Amino acid sequence: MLYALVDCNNFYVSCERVFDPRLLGIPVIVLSNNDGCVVARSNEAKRLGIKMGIPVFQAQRIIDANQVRVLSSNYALYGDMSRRVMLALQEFSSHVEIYSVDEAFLGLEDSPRAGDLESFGRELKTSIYRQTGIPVSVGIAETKTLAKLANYIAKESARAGGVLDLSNSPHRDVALERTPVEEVWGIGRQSAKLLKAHHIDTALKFRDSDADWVERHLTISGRHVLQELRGIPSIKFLATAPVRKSLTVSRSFGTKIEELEDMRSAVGQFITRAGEKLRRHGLSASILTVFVATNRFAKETPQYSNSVTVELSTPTDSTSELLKHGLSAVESIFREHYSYKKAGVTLTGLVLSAGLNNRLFDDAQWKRSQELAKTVDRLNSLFGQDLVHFGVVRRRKRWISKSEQRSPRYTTCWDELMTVP
DNA sequence: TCTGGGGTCCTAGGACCC
DNA sequence: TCTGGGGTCCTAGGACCC
Repeated sequence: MLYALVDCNNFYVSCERVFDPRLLGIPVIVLSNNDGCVVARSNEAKRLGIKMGIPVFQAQRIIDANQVRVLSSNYALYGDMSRRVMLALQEFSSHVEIYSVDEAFLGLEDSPRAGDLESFGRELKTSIYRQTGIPVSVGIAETKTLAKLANYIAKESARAGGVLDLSNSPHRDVALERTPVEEVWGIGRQSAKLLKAHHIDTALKFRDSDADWVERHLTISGRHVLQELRGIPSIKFLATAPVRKSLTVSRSFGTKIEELEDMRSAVGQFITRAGEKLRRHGLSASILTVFVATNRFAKETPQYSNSVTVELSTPTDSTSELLKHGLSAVESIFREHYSYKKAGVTLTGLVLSAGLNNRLFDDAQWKRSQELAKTVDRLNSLFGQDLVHFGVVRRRKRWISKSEQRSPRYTTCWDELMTVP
């Protein structure tokens, strides 16, 4: 089995460019929720030295001096473009692991093109671009970690031109040598720091380190990374998505929350979103956690954060049941005289709803509430989020996240379709 | 002034049991 | 005063990923 890692280039920026070609060739960045941090950069923005993940105010000087275009994130658009890319990838392999919104591993076991992987990669790149407008890079190798590394070089090297096949390649050691150890998939800041302290600063030196030493210092995960660099598959390929284990909806607030009623409204909103996600995935939750927090960066103001976990008597996907428990949970941890900056809801103990046939006590009511939810979901997806909602979320949303430069939801919202003047 | 959101896995240590 | 040994399960926190 060989693996191809297909990664969309500067994904969020590329999505924006599909619908606004004026953004081509100029520095563009996309901000996180609440317009907080830089989460995507065009190559031009990268070259200006704008770092990934920094709060935008730290880059303000560069932005002003170079007329960098700054956009709020538009997750409805990116999610839909992602779906299109993943669909187009199915043509190239029947084994696709969707790894993230902008990345997928392809298993090439029975690829008819196994003899000529580089042209396979180029064809794929061309086809995805033609079908979706999104530029991708392709890395091919014997393990997922090596495919990731091939992809890293494919992006970085002008000669590779976005596609690199490292399988059976005489250039493999050279590729490993020119890859800094912190760029290896699975080696983060802490591990890189430790490795560098032992003079292991490239992927090649890491690959040739002692496996037992690595396991002692970086746990079993580090050993797996090492083996993968040696060409021994040690990280599972998941062609069918496993049932997820948790689901979170949380937000930072655009303005601080100080009243319980506003917090109930916000958490009610998060629970509503979480319930929709549950039903969309055909899941039910048996454990619900609510958390609240003040602004951890504002060290001079009083700090408070807390969470509470509720075990539900039976798994549910009903928004009203989740609300009942979630709202009393938030009341139990809410303290007066703090300025809250963030809150959220996490659902765990997830099971497939299809496996839950009957309830012992309130079966009839449960089935009615499921019908209701189905209808509400349908109405909201047709006519807009929260057309139909529970009263608790209605309070004026003073806390709503900032999103001042969001592009239209061209592909998912009737009111925001692209128009040609 | 301004600092995202959503996941997974691993380990150590405590609780508990026999 | 002396204070076993071994197993399982759970959880919090850390590290990593995008």
